[in-house]
Amino acid sequence: MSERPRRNRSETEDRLKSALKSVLAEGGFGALTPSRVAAAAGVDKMLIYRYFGDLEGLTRAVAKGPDFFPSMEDVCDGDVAAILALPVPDRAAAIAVNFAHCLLERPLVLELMVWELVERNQLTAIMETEREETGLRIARELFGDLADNTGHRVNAITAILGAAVTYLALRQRKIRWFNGIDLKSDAGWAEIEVTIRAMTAHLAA
Amino acid sequence: MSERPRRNRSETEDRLKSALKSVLAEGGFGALTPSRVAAAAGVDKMLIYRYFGDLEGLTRAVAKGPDFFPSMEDVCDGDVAAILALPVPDRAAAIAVNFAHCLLERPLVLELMVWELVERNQLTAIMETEREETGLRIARELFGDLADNTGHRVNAITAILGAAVTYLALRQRKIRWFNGIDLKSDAGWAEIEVTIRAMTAHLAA
DNA sequence: TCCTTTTGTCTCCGTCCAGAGACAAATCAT
DNA sequence: ATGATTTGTCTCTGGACGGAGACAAAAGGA
Repeated sequence: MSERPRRNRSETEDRLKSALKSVLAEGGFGALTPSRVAAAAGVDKMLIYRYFGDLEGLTRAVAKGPDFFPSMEDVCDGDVAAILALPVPDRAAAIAVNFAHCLLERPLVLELMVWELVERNQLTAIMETEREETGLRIARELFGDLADNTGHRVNAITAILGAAVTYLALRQRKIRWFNGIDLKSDAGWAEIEVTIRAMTAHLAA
Repeated sequence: MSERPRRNRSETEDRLKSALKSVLAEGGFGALTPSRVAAAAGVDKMLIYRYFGDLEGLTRAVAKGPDFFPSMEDVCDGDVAAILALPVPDRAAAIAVNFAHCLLERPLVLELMVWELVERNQLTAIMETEREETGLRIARELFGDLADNTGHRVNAITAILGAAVTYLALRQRKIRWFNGIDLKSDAGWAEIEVTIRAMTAHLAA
């Protein structure tokens, strides 16, 4: 009974975009084929080529959407000043844990981050530079006040914590336990938080 | 002119195994198909099914080979006692860095570890339990002397360091830089080592 | 020698895929 | 109303794939 217009390019594009998301969410990037996305959208696959060039163009259009990747504000849980007011260990731990939560609630981002580990293409190249910039910005703006002797290690510290959190977030999608830690439980992540705080405790400015 | 016997099951099995390795090394697990492996072995693909059940059976046969995954001895660089003699921060840093080197020199293991992040099957399930056991064993045997108040965090500490090193090792296959660190250079890994040591410095027993 | 088992090849089938091109229907401009 | 453009569907080609099954050749036992 609905009176939707039957020819509407922008609506079709949206259908394709959200179809891509659901295909990606259900079957992973291994299931990401033009045929499947088009079928999920209830639309002919040729429209992918006509409107987005190819599947990668469609994927890029989805990933370029705002609020897709976690921003610095997300990592600060919305309040940059509050994070900056924390002492360095708490700050590092808070950022790491916020980052973890950002990832855990963005399954599509996790899917793309796994993809990034598997192959390199135009899409993952885009992600790569975007994330590199955000990471360095976090190190600069959120830890720029560190004393020089520790400051020159800020990149390495954020790299290690970021890498750890990223791997644990990627891993929990398929495997619950890592080294005795339950990655599917709040308790597991709380333990990680406490430990990060302990490991950064001596880095006080 | 060579006088090799033309019918030799065990040789054929070996050819298939090493063909699987080279296919995996060249094209990643996404390129791992019976057709390709058989072609690389110069053998008909039906022999995979006849001799190993299916491709997964062949993969399992390869992965079960000795010295495939890094053992605790590898992680200790051959001398467990020497590692145990180190103070805790140096010990943790040494193990983490040895573990990194073990991974970096085992591209096939890295490939399987990425696979593990992508999907779960019988093969990755085997890897999962094997690695979980090794990880816990390292925590127990190499850090069992820690005081209780830090000791109860040993799992979390080794999880964080192991996760960080793993992600960095996985990532450097496709992307050189992470957070300003050059993962393709010895200098980059040296910086990681120094930073791990700094981050564990206060955990002295 | 003959017969059985093992080892390996070859053909075939059904399925899925990317993508080109022709075509039809709706919308828009005039 | 009419012609052009946009939007969408359909068919087709060429190829890769997994895997079943028939077949051939060699090895080995009698």
